[in-house]
Amino acid sequence: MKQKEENAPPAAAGRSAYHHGALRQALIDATEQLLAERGVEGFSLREVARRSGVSPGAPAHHFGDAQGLLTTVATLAFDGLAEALEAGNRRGGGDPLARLREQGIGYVEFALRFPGRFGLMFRKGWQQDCAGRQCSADAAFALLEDGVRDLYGLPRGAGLDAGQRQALLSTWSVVHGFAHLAIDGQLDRLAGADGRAAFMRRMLEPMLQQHLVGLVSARQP
Amino acid sequence: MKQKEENAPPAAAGRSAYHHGALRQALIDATEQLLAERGVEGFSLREVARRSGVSPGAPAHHFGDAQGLLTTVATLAFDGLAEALEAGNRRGGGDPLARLREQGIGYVEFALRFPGRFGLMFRKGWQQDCAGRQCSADAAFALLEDGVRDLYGLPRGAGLDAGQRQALLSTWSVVHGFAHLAIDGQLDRLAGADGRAAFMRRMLEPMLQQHLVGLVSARQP
DNA sequence: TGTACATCAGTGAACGCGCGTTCACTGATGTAC
DNA sequence: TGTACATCAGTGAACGCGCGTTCACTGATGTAC
Repeated sequence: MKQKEENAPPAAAGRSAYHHGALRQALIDATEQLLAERGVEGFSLREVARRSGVSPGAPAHHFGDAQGLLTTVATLAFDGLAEALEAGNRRGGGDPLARLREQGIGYVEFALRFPGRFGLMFRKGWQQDCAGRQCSADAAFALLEDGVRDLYGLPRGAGLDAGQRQALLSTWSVVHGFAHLAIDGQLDRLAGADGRAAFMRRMLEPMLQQHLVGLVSARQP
Repeated sequence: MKQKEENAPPAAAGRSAYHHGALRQALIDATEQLLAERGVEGFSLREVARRSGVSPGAPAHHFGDAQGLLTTVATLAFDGLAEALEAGNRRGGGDPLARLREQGIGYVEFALRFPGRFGLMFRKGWQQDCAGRQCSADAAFALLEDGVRDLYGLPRGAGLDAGQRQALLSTWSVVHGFAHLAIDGQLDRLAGADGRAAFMRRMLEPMLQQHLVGLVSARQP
């Protein structure tokens, strides 16, 4: 089976066929692949085990139960989102507006590259005791918040006034909504004949730019 | 059972216990209730039948299969969304910006009032042959598009230039994203002690206003 | 270097569950005469 | 008004399926001596 071979332990590791050797990582990889293919609804622990070339009981040794595996993947996903946002910050250089715009582009690109992770991260019903996941989510959100602080020339850690919180929330909403609409295929309604990916690139950047310029100019009438 | 009694035929109808009398509507109602409680993932045809006080095979007489029932509910949901947008238009009166803002509020309120429907509507994987559903979705979208035309003083049916399409898309994105974030409980991060519902009302309107004013002022620098 | 043994990691069969759908059936309705 | 009968609407048992989890087990590893 193709999947089995892909996730089989590398020959160089010299592990036996019985012991996988890198099962924990293989299960995580298979989960992300399955989520990307079928979404959160299509996830099944047995299918993940199958794709990893392992018996249905094996994942329990590493993650306890299905929820444990999903929590781990969600935590990693938030870390990945944070990385995407930081990469956006770097692309944006010294201009706060450009940095926030590139953060937004990073947010959407992450969502489109990993729609399965994206759906998982923002799913309702996470236990409150998922400390690692919550912590990673907070870290990602903090980057966005700092982007808004920079936009308004505020020092790190400063409180936001009502208008600034509105700007933060509308910026988060606009990238989050765009990502959802794109993933769910709703933007095909607006995209021309040149396909989805090209449409994204062409549309998202000026749209975000327009949004952010609007926020700034509405601030100083 | 409570659900069973709720969805039982009204005594006034004089139907027998054997024939439900209004099963079609009862199944639709039970579906919406179930979606609201458990989301799209939690839907099950058997559970809907159970809540309607009817055997598992009964729904097949009215909807064929599970997909048929969901398609019907999604179509009705888009009709409901269109009504919410039209109500927003009426609230907005003669001011195009206020009309679009109230449409946006209507959009979010609809999503929060019927989170199950909302999740269902924008789900991937709809068959292309769901003519009724697609038609209802198009009608709702057209209302939003006309709102943007009014904002820029364009006649109905006029084409949108790139900037106007960006304004349409960012406005759709911002309300769509806000709705998703709110439904998924992400806004608890920003909401104070006064609870979610109050936060919505207090935050959404000025946020949308800020967004739309920004769009208009960015247009005329 | 060799051997005993504790620990680790994965097996595979089994469990009980809820699911969507099918199907021969039957109770109720309503129409034709 | 009464009766035969076609049609409609719901029954309930049965089907096969894939699921998550459990558990006694066993093969491999690596450490102590």
